[in-house]
Amino acid sequence: MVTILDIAKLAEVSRTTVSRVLNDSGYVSDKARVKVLEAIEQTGYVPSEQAKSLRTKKTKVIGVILPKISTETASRVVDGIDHVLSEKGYQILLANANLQVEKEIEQLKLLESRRVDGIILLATNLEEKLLKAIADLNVPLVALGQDVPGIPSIVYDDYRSAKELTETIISKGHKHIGFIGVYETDEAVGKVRKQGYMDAMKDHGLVIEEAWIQKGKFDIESGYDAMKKILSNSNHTPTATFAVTDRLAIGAMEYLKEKQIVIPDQMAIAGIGASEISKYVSPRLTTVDYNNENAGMETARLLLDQLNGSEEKMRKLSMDYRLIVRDSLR
Amino acid sequence: MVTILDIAKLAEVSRTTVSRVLNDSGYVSDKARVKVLEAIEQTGYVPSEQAKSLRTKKTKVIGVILPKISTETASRVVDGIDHVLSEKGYQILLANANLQVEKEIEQLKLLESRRVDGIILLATNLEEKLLKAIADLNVPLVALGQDVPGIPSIVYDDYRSAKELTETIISKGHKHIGFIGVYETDEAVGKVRKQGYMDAMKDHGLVIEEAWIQKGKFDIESGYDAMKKILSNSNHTPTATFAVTDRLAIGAMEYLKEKQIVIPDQMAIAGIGASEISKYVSPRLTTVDYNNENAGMETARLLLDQLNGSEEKMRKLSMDYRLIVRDSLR
DNA sequence: ACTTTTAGTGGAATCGATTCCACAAAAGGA
DNA sequence: TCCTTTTGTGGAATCGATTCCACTAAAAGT
Repeated sequence: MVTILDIAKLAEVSRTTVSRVLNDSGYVSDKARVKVLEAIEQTGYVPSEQAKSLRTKKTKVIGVILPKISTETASRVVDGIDHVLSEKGYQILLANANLQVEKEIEQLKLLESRRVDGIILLATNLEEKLLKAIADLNVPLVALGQDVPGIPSIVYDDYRSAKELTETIISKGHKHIGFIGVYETDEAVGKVRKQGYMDAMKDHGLVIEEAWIQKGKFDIESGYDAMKKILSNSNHTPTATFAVTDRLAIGAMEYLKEKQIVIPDQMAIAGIGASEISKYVSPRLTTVDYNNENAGMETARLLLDQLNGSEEKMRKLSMDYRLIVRDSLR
Repeated sequence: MVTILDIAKLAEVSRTTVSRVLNDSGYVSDKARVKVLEAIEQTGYVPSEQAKSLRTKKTKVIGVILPKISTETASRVVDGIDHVLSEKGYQILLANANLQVEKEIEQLKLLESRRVDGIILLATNLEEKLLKAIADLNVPLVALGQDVPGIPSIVYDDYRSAKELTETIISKGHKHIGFIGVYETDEAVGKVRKQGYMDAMKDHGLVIEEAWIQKGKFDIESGYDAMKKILSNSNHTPTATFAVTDRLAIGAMEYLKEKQIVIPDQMAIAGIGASEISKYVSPRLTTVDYNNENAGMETARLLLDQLNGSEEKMRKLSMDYRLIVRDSLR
């Protein structure tokens, strides 16, 4: 592979001069510039970013840690991140945590060893181990999705959206409302959204039957199982169910269809996420749009601000959301 | 940031020794090893992969060029790629071409400048410019999705799957079959799949009316428009329509539903891709599963073989597929 | 005509690792 | 006991760029 030295020799100048042409900095005569450019053209020389960053201490690479690669949310967020970063000449180094905290920590170390300029963490949990790993990291980091203490974070408005969605359901006249959630180690999705639901119910003086609240993982299957349990274990069957993700909602709908329970007449359904599916299932699913691309963009901007030092450390931002009421709720 | 020299001083040994501990290579006494390890522990030293790869000429990074980040296919493929690569200690540098050839070429250069060990290109077109850029690239590259001449490529079996799917439709008794395709600059999806459809029709002595064949982009909207045209422009309205992607099929279904045309009784529909939506629209969509994760894994393996020189250059591989016949076809 | 700027250039140090080589001490073999 | 291995170590070169600094020649100022 051809190096700057080869170019220097070919153009009969010093590497210094070549470097100056490359970065157009300092003085360089037209004659020298032309010779260098010709040499580059001729050899197809591509400067090594690698060597450059060793010297300059900037890699122009941002690490992005995802809980899982192949999810609609993740790819939307990455899309947004890329949109902002690529414009500023940054590239994205992908790191997959595969839903394991251990992996998450490992990836942090790995990204640090690669000397990325910054890290964006799509956070799903706040385990002590992870917080510690983040604390003794030497790379600027921002989190998306969970409020990580001491770290600039962007969060979705899980509480208000869950509460508002529940209230919307209530406003349609439902009094018995089921809830399909996830494990509470996920602070944002597991805990906060549930709290939104509970508080909305409480505010309207509605009591919740224990069997109405079911938990699952993040897959469609879990939604199916949860709905089954709700229906079989409740004394008073709910007339509506709020699932904390669209996938869970879809799963619930699957079960209802199987049992010939009419949506929304016998059971109304709502989810969160505005997944593409939500628009095409029938009936169309009522959901909340978190605008993930936008969140990704904001996160990237926050990180860039951090890198440029032009922002106070430790900013927190809560993203906006949008209720989308469709046929699955009436 | 602490360097190997700091560790050397702290442990009272030479950098050479520290390096030996790091890579456990060569001889190093227990005493020295312990001291080095202690120093590392104490300082939280993380070796610079960067400096390392400058010397070793290996970055352990693979560039992946996507036509678009936020698509189901792309994220599934990346998932597969990551699965194989991360196991071997490689990381993924994401490059978004945003459906532009220019960008694709630019990303090639960019990845080369970062000295990635290899590149995986999710190819969508075979423009001359691109082929040239690939030709004078100094990095091992494999392509997925299109057969790039002179380059190891993995392709889906677009021809056979399209033909077989069309034949399946025919076998259900349909004689008038519409087709929703995409622009033919996309060799695999645009041209080859169409050929599969045409050949199947021809083999069965079925003539195709011009208006039955419509083209669009890759979005749902296009499918909607295409179906509209098929219905309004045909002399003899088809009783089934084959769309080259699930999204186009979904769009077509949307139009049919709007017009109260019953699927599959009045119009059967089939797509390709086995997208998640296909399972949850109603009626459930007949489609072809290309198993993108698996394709991603195979592509990654092919690249690794290439890097290890253990494989002949220029291998071509055609992936398997699986027909999924669901309610939208009868 | 002499001093001060401005242009233009290259030598050499530097970034943080690896690795070749030389060398010394200890262990093993004759 | 002397010679050969084995073990252990560090100096110095290297990877491919940037950048500080010194230096010369030409241009500008007085």
